[in-house]
Amino acid sequence: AEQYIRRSGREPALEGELLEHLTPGLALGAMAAPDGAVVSTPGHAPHMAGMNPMHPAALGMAHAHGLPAHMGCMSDVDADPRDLEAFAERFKQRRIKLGVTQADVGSALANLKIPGVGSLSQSTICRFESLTLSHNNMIALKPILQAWLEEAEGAQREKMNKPELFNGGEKKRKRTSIAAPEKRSLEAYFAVQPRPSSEKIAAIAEKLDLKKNVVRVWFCNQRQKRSPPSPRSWTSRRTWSASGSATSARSRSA
DNA sequence: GGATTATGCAAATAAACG
DNA sequence: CGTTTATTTGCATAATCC
Repeated sequence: AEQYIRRSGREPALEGELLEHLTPGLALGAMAAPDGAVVSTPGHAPHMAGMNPMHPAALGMAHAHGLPAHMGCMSDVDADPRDLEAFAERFKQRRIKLGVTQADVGSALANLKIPGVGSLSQSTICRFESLTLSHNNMIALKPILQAWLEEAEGAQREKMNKPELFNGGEKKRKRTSIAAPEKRSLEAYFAVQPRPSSEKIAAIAEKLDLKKNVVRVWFCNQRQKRSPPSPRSWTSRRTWSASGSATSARSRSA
């Protein structure tokens, strides 16, 4: 039973309870920008991690990054791409100043003991810094990383003390990797029957020595992968960084 | 040559649905 | 429960940085 901070949902499902919990972002004006920057963007209170009831609605797509021409009653969230961009940049900078790696940050998050927040991988931290996450994801992670940053800076100046309290936070999401041979088997099964029954799945799982759930999910993902691309999925993934703060210029091969 | 960081691919998860 | 759809991550590894 692990609950992560994420929140998705394909269908808005906006109904009655769309205007109910509009509590999160009140008061809490400024949290003292540690470094004197972060200008407090207009009303927005990063709902502490935990499970904030942010509406699955709208969030997804919509909101033109340029300017939310519509009312500003969407709970909290600054949501301004430029703010995020600035934060990410400063975050990296300060992280480095602290002499900490992305991987370190990732695992340190668990020590923060924020309910619902476990550690993250180096990948995710990297992506946050380079803004290669979805907008929503960025917004969700920001308060957490900010909390860590403040904690880390505080702890450092306070003492050179490094309490190795690496004890139990929540665990990181684990990812099992399915080896090539079993993958081939699975594909063979898939070819003959893309939607096996529970029992079939159990049998396959046993045969391949995999967990039943792993097999089930594999089939789900497989179906998803092969199903025709939904015409309506242009939700996120870096839709925003259109500006030119040339941060990275990839280039394959020489 | 090892440590860090960036990335492709795809598991795992969540919400709505049945 | 299990499905679909949309999305969030992590593993593995390539690319870079000392």
